[in-house]
Amino acid sequence: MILPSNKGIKVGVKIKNLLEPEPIDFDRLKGKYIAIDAANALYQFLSIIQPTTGLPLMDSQKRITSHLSGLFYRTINLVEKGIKPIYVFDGKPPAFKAKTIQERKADRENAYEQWKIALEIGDMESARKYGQAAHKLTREMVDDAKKLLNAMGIPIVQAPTEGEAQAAFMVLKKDVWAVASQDYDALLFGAPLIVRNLSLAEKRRIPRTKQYIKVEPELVDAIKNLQRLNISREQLIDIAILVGTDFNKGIKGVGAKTALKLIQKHKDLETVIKEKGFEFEKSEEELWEIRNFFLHPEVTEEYSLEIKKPNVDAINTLLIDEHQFNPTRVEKALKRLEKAFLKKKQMKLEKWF
DNA sequence: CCAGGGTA
DNA sequence: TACCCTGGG
Repeated sequence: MILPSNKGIKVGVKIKNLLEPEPIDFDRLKGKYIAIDAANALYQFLSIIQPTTGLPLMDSQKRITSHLSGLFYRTINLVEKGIKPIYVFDGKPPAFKAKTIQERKADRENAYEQWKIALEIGDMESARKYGQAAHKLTREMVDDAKKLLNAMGIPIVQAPTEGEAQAAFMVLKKDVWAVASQDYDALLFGAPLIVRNLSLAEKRRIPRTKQYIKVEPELVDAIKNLQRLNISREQLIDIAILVGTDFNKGIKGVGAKTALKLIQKHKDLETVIKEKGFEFEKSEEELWEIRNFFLHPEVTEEYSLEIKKPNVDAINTLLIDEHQFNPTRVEKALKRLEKAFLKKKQMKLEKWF
């Protein structure tokens, strides 16, 4: 029952239909640095870790902790598998993202109102749905996430603008092997490889049902996909602008497949616009600015990928004292983290002899 | 999402 | 051991 639309939070460019991911085994990720899109991961935890009514996990002061729980346990799982995670955080969004940000805020607030209504009338199905769309990653939540990762000894990188742009740059520079994100925006920023579904849980429950689907890690290889589609990265960006990106609304009725055909036929966005008479909400000047942003985003080379010894006291203070995590669980998880850290150190030493 | 306990 | 279910904060 009730209304539609819980779109809005972190959508990403809708070019999924064009891409052919390949399954990837965790063994292939062993020993590799992976730049994780932090915002993407944290939003995922927020929307998925909701025990009952669409309410996330919270501490005694009603501060949200779902993101910390997800981040803590998943990161340890990854490290235990020999993966070297680097979390890349968003910086300041470009000016031309303002409208999108504003619209998403409105969507969120609408979802929040619907969530309250659903709770009042006891419609838990809707409550869950709107609860997922209502959540926002606050400054405080991001700061806590950074604090936790620092205490765990996991490197974090602060992007000047979009995290996915920074992560893509790090892959291009060969400092890391791939970007981990559920969206494909990193492809537009030039990432050669994207890993999706980077979680140990191989099964995910379909929301509001008791059914499970298999969710396995998968790899999207940019070069292979572009070759198969017979287009360049520049042309993929033009396709993205046609269907809509985080920075602009696409053309109504033009999906990924149509956009691909148009770009294959006419070669570039300028010609497509001219031939089809398309009208965007944004001026053409702004569209070129967006295209240029995908091609040449601001990035930084100032980051360290050093994995440090976990600071048990700092983690305990944050998770147990401040946010009421279960001490036994935290202790168990920390033992695993420390063990994985020592193992990695040992392997490094062995390389010398 | 993940941890951990119950079940066959 | 594999699968299922509940609770986590």
